Amino acid sequence: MKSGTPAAQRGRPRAFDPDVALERAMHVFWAKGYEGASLSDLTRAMRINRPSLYAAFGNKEELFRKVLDRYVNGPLAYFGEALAAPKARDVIEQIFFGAAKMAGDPRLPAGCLMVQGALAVGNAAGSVRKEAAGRRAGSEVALRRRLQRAKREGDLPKNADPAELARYVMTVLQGMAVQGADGASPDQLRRVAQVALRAVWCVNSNVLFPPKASPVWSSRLVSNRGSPKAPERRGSASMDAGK
Amino acid sequence: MKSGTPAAQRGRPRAFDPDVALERAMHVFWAKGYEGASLSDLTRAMRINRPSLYAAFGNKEELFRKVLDRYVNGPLAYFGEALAAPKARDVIEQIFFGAAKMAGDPRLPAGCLMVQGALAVGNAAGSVRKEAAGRRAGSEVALRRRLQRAKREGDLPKNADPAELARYVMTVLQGMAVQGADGASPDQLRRVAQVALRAVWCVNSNVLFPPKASPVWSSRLVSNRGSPKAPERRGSASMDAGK
DNA sequence: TTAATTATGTATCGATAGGTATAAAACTAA
DNA sequence: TTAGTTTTATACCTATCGATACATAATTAA
Repeated sequence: MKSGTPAAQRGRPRAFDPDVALERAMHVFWAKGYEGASLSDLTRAMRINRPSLYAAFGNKEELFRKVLDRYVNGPLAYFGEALAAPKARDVIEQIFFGAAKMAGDPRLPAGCLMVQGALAVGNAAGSVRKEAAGRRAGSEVALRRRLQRAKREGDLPKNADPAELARYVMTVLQGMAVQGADGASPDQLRRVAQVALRAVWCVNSNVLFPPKASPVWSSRLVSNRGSPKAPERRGSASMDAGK
Repeated sequence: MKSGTPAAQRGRPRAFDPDVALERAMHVFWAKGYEGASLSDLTRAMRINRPSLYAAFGNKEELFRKVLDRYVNGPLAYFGEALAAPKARDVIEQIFFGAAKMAGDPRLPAGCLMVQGALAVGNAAGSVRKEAAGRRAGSEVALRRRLQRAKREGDLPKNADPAELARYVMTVLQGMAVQGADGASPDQLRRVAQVALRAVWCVNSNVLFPPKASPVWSSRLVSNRGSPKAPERRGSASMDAGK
């Protein structure tokens, strides 16, 4: 990345391959989450000692960020490739079935690093949680833009809502991540994907994109806490850092 | 639970309401996850000191289990109520929109405790992870049984697959939990739910439950690692407890 | 060779984790 | 009152957390 040839560095050469070490760190974070992965877990799996880790990767948080980079360019690469598919239908299919395929790779931990890596964490790891959340949001933005393009190209009907569709796809994808973490087989995930696809490409466009009318359930299920009382920010108990 | 009247206990009366304290603990675990919630976080929010916590709730893990109980009987009660709906359509609708409604309650933390409480954790918390995973699986079982009943009652078509449908619904629900944790509004979640419902009640039953034929994508997307090489258990790096 | 430089291994740092010992406080039973 | 019982509050325990100091090993430049 820096230059073509390593160009003969000066001091003692490192005895490990940073790429291999990063791959191993990815597996640990993936399986245990950011907080569940201790430095001892990491150095043991990476087969390096602590000072080498800090010299090569900064600290735990920076290591996690580098691992996230590696993750999106490695196991999650199918997502970017799916976006390059010519038709919206192929884009979404490839995303869903790509996720199912990844879940079938026995060399990889279960679930999705970007989902379970730092979904809910303590105060100290708040920035890490935001980093992962930001990347999840970024994936959704990329998909939404792709679907907006598809709409412009006539690939999606004029009354389609790319934002809504992208959010639905990401929701199913993240649900598949939870299912995968719980041990769902790739076959089960594929079947979930098949069902999920029916919502997107239901033959009847009138059913697919219904007029924005108030449905039946809106009255008895989504009733209270609708309009008055500006929703003051969530969370009541004192959970912030005390001192 | 023990008896109708407290019946005048003997020693010094406790100065806190265990129910209130448990509610506050739930909020902490919900927002930070099991590992991210420290005992200091918990006792500060519960407004009790450490020995009181241990005397009343056992230890951190038992407290978490009691919190999970409280969660399913409280914020997640809509799920059980949804299962009691007369028609399968209402069951699934109430589950989806109940989740969206919960996300709109500003008094509650974002997301779902059962999903983000202990999705991926370190070695020490493995049993807690399994506990949460078991409860997620239990919810799916309950829904599947409800849909199997619906099929017997003719409420679902004869070629419907309750297991597949239940898994799909749980997948979307868990995806909504991730979206909620990332700050999705109840309105956005409702729209996701609307889209998700189209997969279940697409007007055309032939589209809804297609014959088990090999679709187009099965060849080029779900190709390798299909039959040979028994999928030896996942995870390669040494991530177990060393000593 | 010698000096400069970089990585490695050990041993350790202060801070915090979950969990308790202990004694005073607040109650009931006698 | 007195004894017995349970909770509260403070202080502390050991283990582990993420992160480093330091000396040694291994390399390049001069």
